[in-house]
Amino acid sequence: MTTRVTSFDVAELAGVNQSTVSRALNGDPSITDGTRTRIEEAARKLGYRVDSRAARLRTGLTATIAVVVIARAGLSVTEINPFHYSLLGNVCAAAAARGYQSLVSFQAERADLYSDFIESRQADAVVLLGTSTNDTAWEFHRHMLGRSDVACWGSPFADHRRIASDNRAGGLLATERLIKGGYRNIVFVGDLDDRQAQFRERFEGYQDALEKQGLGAGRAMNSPADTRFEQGRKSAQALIAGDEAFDALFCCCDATALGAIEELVRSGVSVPQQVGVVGFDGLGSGVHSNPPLTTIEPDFSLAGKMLVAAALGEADAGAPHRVPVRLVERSSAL
Amino acid sequence: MTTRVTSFDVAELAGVNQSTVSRALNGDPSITDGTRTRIEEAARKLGYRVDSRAARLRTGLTATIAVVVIARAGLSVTEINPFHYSLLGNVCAAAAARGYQSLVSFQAERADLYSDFIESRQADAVVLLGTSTNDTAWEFHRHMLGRSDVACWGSPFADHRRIASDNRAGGLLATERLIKGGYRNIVFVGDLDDRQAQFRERFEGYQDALEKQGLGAGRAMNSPADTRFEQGRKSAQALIAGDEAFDALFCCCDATALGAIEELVRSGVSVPQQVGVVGFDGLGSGVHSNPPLTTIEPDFSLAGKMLVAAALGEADAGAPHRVPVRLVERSSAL
DNA sequence: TTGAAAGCGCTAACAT
DNA sequence: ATGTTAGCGCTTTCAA
Repeated sequence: MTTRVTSFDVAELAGVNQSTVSRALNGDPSITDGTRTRIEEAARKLGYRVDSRAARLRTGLTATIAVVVIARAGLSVTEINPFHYSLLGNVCAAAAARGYQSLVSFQAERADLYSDFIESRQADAVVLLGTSTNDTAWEFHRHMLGRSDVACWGSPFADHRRIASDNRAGGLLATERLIKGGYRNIVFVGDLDDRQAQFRERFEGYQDALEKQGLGAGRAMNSPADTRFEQGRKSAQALIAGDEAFDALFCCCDATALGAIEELVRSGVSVPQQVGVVGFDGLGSGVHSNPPLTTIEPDFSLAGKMLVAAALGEADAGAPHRVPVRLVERSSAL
Repeated sequence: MTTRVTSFDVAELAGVNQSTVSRALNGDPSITDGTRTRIEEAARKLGYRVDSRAARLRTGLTATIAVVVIARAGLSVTEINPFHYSLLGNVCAAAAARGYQSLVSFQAERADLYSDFIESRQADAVVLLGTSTNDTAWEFHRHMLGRSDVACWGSPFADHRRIASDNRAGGLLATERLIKGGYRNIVFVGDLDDRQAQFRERFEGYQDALEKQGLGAGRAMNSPADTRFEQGRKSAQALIAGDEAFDALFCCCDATALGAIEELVRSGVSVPQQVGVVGFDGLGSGVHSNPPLTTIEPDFSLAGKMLVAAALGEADAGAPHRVPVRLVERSSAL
């Protein structure tokens, strides 16, 4: 058991005071090149590294951002939406680019819930993201949502700022794409309840597009189910069985679109020839579906940067909270 | 700017010594119920939280595991293999279950590379995982790979312990499944070079199965490409154009299998009727492919636990390093 | 330009 | 059962 190497050891070897070691290693300009070199050499020789706990205790900083991923209760982390994994990765990347480390936790069950990162000096800021459907988790974190050192994506609450895709623009883009493909009877598939602001916004964009073209007010179809995929499947089933004609679906998210496509194809409805489908999210799964899914994708990299900036308190009132989206052409729409 | 609340403030309000506050809040049994209650109340009233930096400096612990995800150079974190995201999530979950936090970093470019987590007292252990294809990154981390406080998944090096799927058993399972489906002319698709020990092991399992049935030594097909998906596509193309007959493919990973399926179907070869395909990994994308991909999937949850246990130095020589796999029946094999 | 000394907020050894 | 005291290893005044 060799005792740990401290700045005192380095100081002794270099023949200077311990505080000089600290200064030299932190790039203090008042240190002579000669002594700095001597100190660096001694440090290297001894394998010395600054103890981040001690340094941070003294400076009061943590240089880390806590990233909380909210998952569905009862599901394993393996089943987390790839969309949220992608968001997580981009938040970590954006944090790293700004010199912050990322303390990541996945929270689903009541026992996982924890939000004291800032108070216990484990992080300077918190980014919350994940499924809107875990009421318990969001309720637990609700008290933090207004704070200037907290940013979030996916909160079901409306009384605070959320970073999110530009859902309305995306809905418009998707619907205009379908109209351009010759479809005229476009149905929105998804739930429009209060907790799903994102879907409501996408629906509004859909309505904007219909209105522009004088195609009426549109209609929304939803068959609740345990998963978004099942939601899409059941909705398509209901539409096929129903009386009203339709020739295209704009789905609230990719998982729903994938379910809808599967059901349409299974029922002998050809996509995109008879019915066009556009999704929303940009999931990798859509690349390999049959047919590959045309969809709306947010700028993930920018999303990560915006979340980090907002968590670091840089999001003043005028800062944008909407992440730009783009149309990803694959082949589920003519 | 109100000054921060310390244990001294709590002690004063509760009328006890500061050290008593520390003991009470850490569950020291020698503290009377009465004083503990008084202290807890005072702490709550003042909104006091233990400063983890100070506590850890004193105890010498960090209670955190550093998780490094190695990505392909030049790719964004959005393009990271979902398999690695799943592994990441399960490592974090396993760490949390053992009282450890997870400090996550994504490393792809040279500028991202960093491995001093333990030396700088930011973590007690390191878990490395990610693509084997980033030579620079693995080379950078190579010096750590033998250590008892480091565990890894995906290293291209053979001279240290790696936690991995039970690839050989998986190869056997996949091939036996194809044989059971009536296929007799099964080709392995994937690269067998030295950096891809996992693929070689899968190939060996494939050979085990063929041998058991007296189906010869088998053959491997590979067309190098930038992505695994393209690798599968080009390999299928080459096979179709080639002289030798084949009626099934066991692909080294799901992405390759997905590419192969796409190319087969595009060429008018029906899957699974004319050619059966089995992959390896359990990617979510395989659920929505056409046809859905039958594949081999490791026990992700156990993988996370094993990686954490190994990083915490619990992996003695006798501990298993192979994560059990199971066959996921979908419909790319008869 | 460098040294001396204080102290970040806590836990733990030592008293009582 | 609780108080006293000494550090954990660093950064940062304050001196010189």
